[in-house]
Amino acid sequence: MNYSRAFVPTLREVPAEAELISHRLLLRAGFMRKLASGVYSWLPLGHRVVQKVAAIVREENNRAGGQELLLPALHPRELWDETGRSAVDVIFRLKDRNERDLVLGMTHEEVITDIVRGEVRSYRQLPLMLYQIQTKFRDEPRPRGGVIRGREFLMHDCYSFHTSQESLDETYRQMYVCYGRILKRLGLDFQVVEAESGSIGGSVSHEYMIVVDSGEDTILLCDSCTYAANAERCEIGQGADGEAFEPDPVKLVQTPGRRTIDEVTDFLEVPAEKMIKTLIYETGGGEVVVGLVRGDRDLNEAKLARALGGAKVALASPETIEKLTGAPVGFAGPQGLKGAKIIADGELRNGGNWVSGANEADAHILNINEGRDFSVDQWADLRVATGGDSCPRCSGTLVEKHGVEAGHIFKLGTKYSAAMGATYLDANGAGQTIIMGTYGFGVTRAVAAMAEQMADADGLLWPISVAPYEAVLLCLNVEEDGALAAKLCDELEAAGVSVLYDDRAERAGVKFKDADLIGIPIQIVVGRSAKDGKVEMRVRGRSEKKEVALSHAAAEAAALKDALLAELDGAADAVRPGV
RNA sequence: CGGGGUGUGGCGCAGCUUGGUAGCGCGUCCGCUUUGGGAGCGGAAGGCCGCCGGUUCAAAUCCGGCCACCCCGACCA
Repeated sequence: MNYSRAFVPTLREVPAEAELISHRLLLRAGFMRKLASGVYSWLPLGHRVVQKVAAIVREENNRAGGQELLLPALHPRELWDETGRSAVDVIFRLKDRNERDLVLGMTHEEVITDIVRGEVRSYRQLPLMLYQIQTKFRDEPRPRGGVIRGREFLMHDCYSFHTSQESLDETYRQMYVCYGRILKRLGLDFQVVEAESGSIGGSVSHEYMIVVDSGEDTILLCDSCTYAANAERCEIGQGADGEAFEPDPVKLVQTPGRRTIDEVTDFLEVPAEKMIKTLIYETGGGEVVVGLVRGDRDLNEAKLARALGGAKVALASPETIEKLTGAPVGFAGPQGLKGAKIIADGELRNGGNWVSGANEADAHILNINEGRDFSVDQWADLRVATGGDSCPRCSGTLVEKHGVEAGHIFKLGTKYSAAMGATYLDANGAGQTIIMGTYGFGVTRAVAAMAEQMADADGLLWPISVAPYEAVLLCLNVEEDGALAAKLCDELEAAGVSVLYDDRAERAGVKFKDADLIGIPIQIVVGRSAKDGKVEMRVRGRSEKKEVALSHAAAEAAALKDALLAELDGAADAVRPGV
């Protein structure tokens, strides 16, 4: 491709709207443009990267036994009513000219299950693995980071159907490897973490986190074993015992208008870790439950729900809180509460002389201790894990990192198949509910995450596997060396190396800057030494450069391409199932 | 949805307090010079000042309403 004819609108100045490195660079390098909040157009270079990532996803899912299909983006709402997910708040809703309710697909469990229930009759047709790569729509509360969290994005979604848990487990392992291989081929530094399956349902799930400081998700990694989990999911180990203490007498203090932990710690000048945060929840069954965590901690609602045997929990209404505590919201404490189960985070066993709400308006209470002043009905791991907490699997310490979720795999079980009546006849002729798995990989998000993780002060740094072109050929003096460079361009193409040939009548500096910004891995320069039959060759982001005879340049570039690809493929081949 | 901020040639911004013929840098086009890390000089094109309404002789500027976009939080299947 000749640069002079290419649509590559690079920007010298940074668009004001972009904060993240990836967002700025993808705009500046002419890979994409914004149409609306969370909605982006992919320009030629960006589109080539997206297509290459999609191709790798396709190759790897085919390798794992998947069959590609293409489902509609426009769905009748009734289909989503079957699983109750039509009420999800991020779903885009619309009506047709006849006032029929439609939604835009944010994922496709319902649609694929509808197809399978209609066509699969016998255990002989299972297992089955079907996938697609398609645009998804989600009405995000707040799109951000450019294409990292968009409202329209390209996603790979795969669904598997089984007659047994063992069969699901096997496919889950295959997909575990599949996503790992994809990310390795993209050259990404990532971490597989145990994840919360959330409202999509199911039991086991893992997320593929691309490790970047700007990532929205917090993950925790053990510094001495392989345990790794999303902060939403992460369990916490026992940890060391607290120091001994002498119980002091209880004391009531007036704290007019101070409701939050921050306000109270400021006012009373006690550290948040000396406080008990008393959170009052209601379960789906209408039961009132009191959750206690240390003042500087956050309660993890998923953990609370699990500790209560899987009940749904939600913060109680102000009326319920007043009825239970006799005080307005903001002054609750665990002492003297009747009619509610008290469940406390294990950390509260360490230490004492806690500060909490007094269960009366505008007052807090000092020096309360478990046993003497309040009792706990159940101890549990209730708080959101943070760096420094103990590993639940060994004696190590958890380290906190940030990541972008690129992929998520779930053992779904029968949640959707049961709700939608997807059954088959087993060998005995008995009807059985199909067991399902679901797997998702954000294609455009992965592209943004690559830009975030693989960039330097000069611009992007694409791995050879997905670079928009494998080589960029800079002809510094088109008048003198244009014919020679054009011939080399043809030779490179013939050798299987895709080339962006910079034939523009620009100064050398402009060409170097643009080449670095765009981030094509192999840079070939036809410059001063062209008259001696030599060109320069180097890899973007690496300092070594060498002079190569013009006659060997195409072959050298092809060999370099193969070597760079082999590095990535070797990493992919080393991926092993972690489950 | 709560809080904060911004909308002025393609991009980045000034002008708004104190109303009076819309400006700068980059980019674009033409010419000459230059030519290995975003060149220099000269010339030129390009703007319903986000939208609607109000005040005024006069509104980018003041007032009201709306919209869009960004950031923080809530949320995130």
